[in-house]
Amino acid sequence: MSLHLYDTATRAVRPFEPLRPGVVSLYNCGATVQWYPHIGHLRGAGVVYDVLRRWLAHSGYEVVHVRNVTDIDDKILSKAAGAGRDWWEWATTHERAFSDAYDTLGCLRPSIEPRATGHIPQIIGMIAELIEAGKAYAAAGDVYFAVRSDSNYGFLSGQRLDEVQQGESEGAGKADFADFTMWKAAKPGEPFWDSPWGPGRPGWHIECSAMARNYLGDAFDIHGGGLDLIFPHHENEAAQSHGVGDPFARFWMHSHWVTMAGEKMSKSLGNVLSLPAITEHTRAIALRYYLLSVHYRSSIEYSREALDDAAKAFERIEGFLQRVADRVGPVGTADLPQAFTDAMDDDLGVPRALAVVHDRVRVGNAALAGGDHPAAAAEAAVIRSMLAVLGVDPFVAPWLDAGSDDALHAATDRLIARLLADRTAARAAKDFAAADSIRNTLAQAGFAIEDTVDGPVWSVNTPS
RNA sequence: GGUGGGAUGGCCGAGAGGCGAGGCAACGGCCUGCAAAGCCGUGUACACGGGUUCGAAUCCCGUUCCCACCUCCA
Repeated sequence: MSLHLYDTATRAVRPFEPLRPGVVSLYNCGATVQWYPHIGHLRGAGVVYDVLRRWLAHSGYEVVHVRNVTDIDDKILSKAAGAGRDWWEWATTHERAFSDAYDTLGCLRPSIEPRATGHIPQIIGMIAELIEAGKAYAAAGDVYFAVRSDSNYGFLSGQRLDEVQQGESEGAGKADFADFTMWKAAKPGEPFWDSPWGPGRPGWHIECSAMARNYLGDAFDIHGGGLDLIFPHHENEAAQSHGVGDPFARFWMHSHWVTMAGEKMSKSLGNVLSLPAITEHTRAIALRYYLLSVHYRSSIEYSREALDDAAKAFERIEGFLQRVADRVGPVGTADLPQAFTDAMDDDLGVPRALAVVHDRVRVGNAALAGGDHPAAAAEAAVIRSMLAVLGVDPFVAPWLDAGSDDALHAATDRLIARLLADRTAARAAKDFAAADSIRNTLAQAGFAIEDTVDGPVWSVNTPS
């Protein structure tokens, strides 16, 4: 089977082929950098699309991956003001927090991470085009998109205008409650850019339309984001882009949430979990594995117990790889098993793919326990390759311990080898008290000893 | 009110008409001087009520409960 992806617009899984052979253009909505990220953001805007991007790359495509940064909006302005900081400093601070968090979770940097404020000319140009086309109108320094000018409005979300709940319509000049702002007139003291309609700043939806077009062209392959963006954000983006004649996205992907106590994790509900709050007790690679263990279109109900279980499951895999590395030699890479590929091609069936990984770990462990080094090495290579494509290869940055001191390592190796030799001698002499004493001493210092068919092996206890 | 998505064994979580994904936990066994790790084995799960079918967790009808979006939201 070839790659199939679920498309929100058609509500079906369908075969994926890129517009241009060999190249996939992917746009996924990033954060509004008003505050620090929580793990819901990191899954929904980060890990999910990182896996997609890695799988596309593995499938032989060159991927142009754009993830935007919304660095100007009401909340950034109000929070910065509340903290007595400049809005741009506030935005930059939190943009960096997001970048660091994505890095920590092993997400590859997107090809381009455009900021809204860096694309004001493109935004203004697109708004002007929409006015020209009769799809938008200016009123009192604001510019609105005329939603009823788009006969196809609702194609993505299924929302029908006559059924939509009418919220408080802010903006005095609005001709229709459903119309939304593309350009906001600056209030006194607010940052602004000059425009044909007066000083102001862009609305949220137009940023993405303009930046996607700028970097990916008027038609591109995949547009992604979190479920909550379907309406109104993505519906509105599409309406704007269609309004200037752009075909826009061909596939719409939406990631589900991380929940706590059954409810969506969100800052407004106050049930957020930050990355540092987790990494103080669980390694980032284990967290990524946990985030991966549920299909991207299902919600993850966060619990410490589930996270710990996932961490143990990952340690089973990692433990095998580490034993092979310690006893057989460096772990290589290999072709992916068909079952794994089939699972991934079926709308990124990562949980099924992980089942394949575990099946292979069982085979590999049996080989290692039987002393069959070549078979164990072969399994390890396959397993490592599967992990790599999911971004959880433990032998690769950023998961590797950095800054280790080689000389210290060598000395440690010699010391422990000496102690283990003593222990082996004691065991041969059936002096188990002495043997256990050595093992206990090492255990207390944080070294775990295992007796294997290949002799005693030590490792450092890694807290997870 | 509109739109969309869910309820799977002790727990997490795949699957989507017939051969019990996988992990965690538990229990038994093997291996071990004892461990650890690993391997083998043990579970008749699919919200509820009807129906279709030779056969349903999977399809149909109805019911209950949960979540999300329609306001900023990954």
